This record gives sequence, C-alpha cells and structure tokens, in this order.
Amino acid sequence: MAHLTSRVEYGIHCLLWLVGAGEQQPSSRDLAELQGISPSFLAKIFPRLEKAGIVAAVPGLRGGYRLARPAAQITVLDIVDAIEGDKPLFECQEIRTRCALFDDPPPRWASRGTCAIHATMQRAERAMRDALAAETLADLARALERKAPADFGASVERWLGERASSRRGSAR
Amino acid sequence: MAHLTSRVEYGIHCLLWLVGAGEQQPSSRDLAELQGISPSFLAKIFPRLEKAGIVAAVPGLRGGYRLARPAAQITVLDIVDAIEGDKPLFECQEIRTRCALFDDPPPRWASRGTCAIHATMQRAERAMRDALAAETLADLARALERKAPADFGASVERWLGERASSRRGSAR
DNA sequence: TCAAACGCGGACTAATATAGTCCGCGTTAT
DNA sequence: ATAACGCGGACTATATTAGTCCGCGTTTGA
Ligand code: FES
Ligand code: FES
Repeated sequence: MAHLTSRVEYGIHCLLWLVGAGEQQPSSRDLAELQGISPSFLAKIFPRLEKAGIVAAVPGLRGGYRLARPAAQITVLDIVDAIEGDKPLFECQEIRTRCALFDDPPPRWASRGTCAIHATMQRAERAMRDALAAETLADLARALERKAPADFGASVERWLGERASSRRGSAR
Repeated sequence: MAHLTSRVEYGIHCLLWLVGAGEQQPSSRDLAELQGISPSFLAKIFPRLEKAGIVAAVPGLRGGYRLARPAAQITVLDIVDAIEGDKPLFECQEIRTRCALFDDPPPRWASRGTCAIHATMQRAERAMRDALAAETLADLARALERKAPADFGASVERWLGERASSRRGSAR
C-alpha cells in the first residue's frame, strides 16, 4: 500500500472526465462505470471532493457532479489533500526523549524544537507537496487530450449524454 | 501509519549514536536500551542496514555494529531505501485502460507511455527523494550536537563502554 | 571446553489502514 | 409514488506495521 492511495488515482481520473464533460453533470455511478471501477467505492470519494470545494454536487434525480471552479485553479495537491486528509509522510515518535541516561522527566534541551531527523523529513514532505501543487487539473487534461484521437472527447460526451437521458427511459 | 515508518526513525537515531561512538561497536541491544526501544524490533532493522553496506557487523561475543563508511558519505535517502526497500509513493492501477468505450483489448494509444497523473506523482516522489539525498548523517550529527550540553557525547560513550565491559562481568 | 552473548533469519501475533460492500436517510424530477 | 441521486454509517476482507519469540552458527572469556 502506497502513501498516495488508489482513491487518489480514481478521484483525479474522474475529475479529468468532468473537465471534458461540457454542460453535463455525470453521477458518480456514471463515472464509475465509464472507467470500470467500483461505484460504491467511488461514492465514498466524491463527498470529500465536494466538502473541499473542488466539485459541486447536484442532489436528486438527474443530479450529479460538476467542477466547482475552473480546472486551471485546481492543483493536484488540492485533490490529494481533499481525498487523503492531512496524512503526514512521517510520524515522529519523539524517541529522542527516551534516552537511558535521562532522568524522569527528561531534560528540557532534549525535546526543544523539532528533532533534526524530523525536520529533514518535513523538508522532504514539503518538496513533495510543492511538486504536487505545481500542476493543475488543466495541465493534466491537456496532456491526456494530446494522446487520445481527436474524436474521443466527443464520443465520451455522447456516452455520458445517452446515460443521462436513459435514466428517465429505464424508469419506464 | 505513515509512508516513512518508525523503523526509519529508530534506524537513523541509532546510526547517529554510532557516529559519536568512537572506537566502540555497540550491539543492537545496547542501542535499543540506550534509547528505550524494543531490542527485538531493532534487531530486525540492523541486518537491512548491513546488507545495504551502511554498517558493518562484527559477529560473536563482544560483537556489534560500526559505520561501514564515513558519516558524510551516508545520505538519509540511503538509509530510508535500506530500511524501507523500494516502496513507491504511488502505485498506478492503470485504470486508464478500463474505459467502458474501449473494446477488449483496449487501443494501444490508451496505455502508451506513462499516464500523466502517474508522471506527476513520480515527479513528486523524485522531489522527495532529492530532498532526502541532500542531507547526510554527518549533517544530522552536527545539528544534534549543537543542541546537547558539551559533555553529553562523552557521557554516552562512557555508558556504552561500561555496558561493553559488563558483558564479561555478568557472565561470571 | 563450554556457556554466554553476538548477528541472522523465520514464524508468529496484535493493531491499524486500505479497498470495497451494503443499507438507510432525505432530496428531486417525472 | 417512484426511481435515481448524494450522503453517511456500519460492516468485511486483506495487507502492512510494530513487535515477540525461537533456533542456528559464530566468537570468546572463564
Ligand atoms: S525524535 Fe522523532 S525523529 Fe528524532
Ligand atoms: S492510469 Fe494510473 S494514474 Fe492514470
């Protein structure tokens, strides 16, 4: 299990479909079936994106999700934080205070400030977060669009549209 | 549970004691009791550092560990990789190939190269690793030494020396 | 010579996190 | 009224982490 979990992969891929979805507001089930992933699992990811203000939810029949702001104003870090919460790269156990030579309580100098090791880990985490903050959803969408055939985006939009109208139809 | 686990914290703190241990070669049990952590657990960490060529092991009674090369030539990244193995920050599930619009097998363009999302995560991981590689054990040792009282290093060395000689004594 | 302490490795356990399912609630369009 | 929607909580299975325990072969001081 990695630090950036599959929830993040699912979440970002979904958001990329929303970038190209035009005026539609696909449901989380639509997005799950479009990508062949578990609808129930995806349904646990989207409320987090909504609470973080990345997507806006439309309740009720014909409801779904749309981006809450332009893709160029959503960084990858925003998404990761929304989905993963504030999960540190390293959790210091403060073992520096447990030296056998210390009395109880340990001397003040032993726990003053941040441990040098901990500080190094925090710098590494910051470097990682900076790299994630440097890229936006719009950047990713451009990169993916360059790869797909010219008519692919339109095909997906059509597929989503058909699903949206079939909601009424299947209700007979 | 964080990506950089407590094994790393234990390992690096131990190595820092080795930097200041002079000519001694403390055992993993010595180092565990010096820091109030589990001897059995620490005994599972050191073989990894040894196989990575960071420490050298001396077997037999009176055996123990010493640094295999100067502290200035051991980066924090070396230690993390030795202890954690090659654990990626992000594991791509290749969901891009599972689009419902694809036939089976999916078109070649869908899986060509690295997914843009995956590439972003790899850049973030690289930034993290670069930050860890920028700091050596010697840097950390200097930072810690500045904090402790002037005679603390000598006290620890004495404590380790007493333990080393009591090994024979306790055998009666 | 022989026991004690060492490093090493494997089997084991407990607690936690991830991935995923299932169900019920209130809302909304047909 | 009903069916699909978002939301939330309870639940399960599996993997990882943290930690224990035991046995093997080596070294060395009594
Ligand atoms: S005490 Fe936690 S990293 Fe040093
Ligand atoms: S397919 Fe794995 S990140 Fe895009």
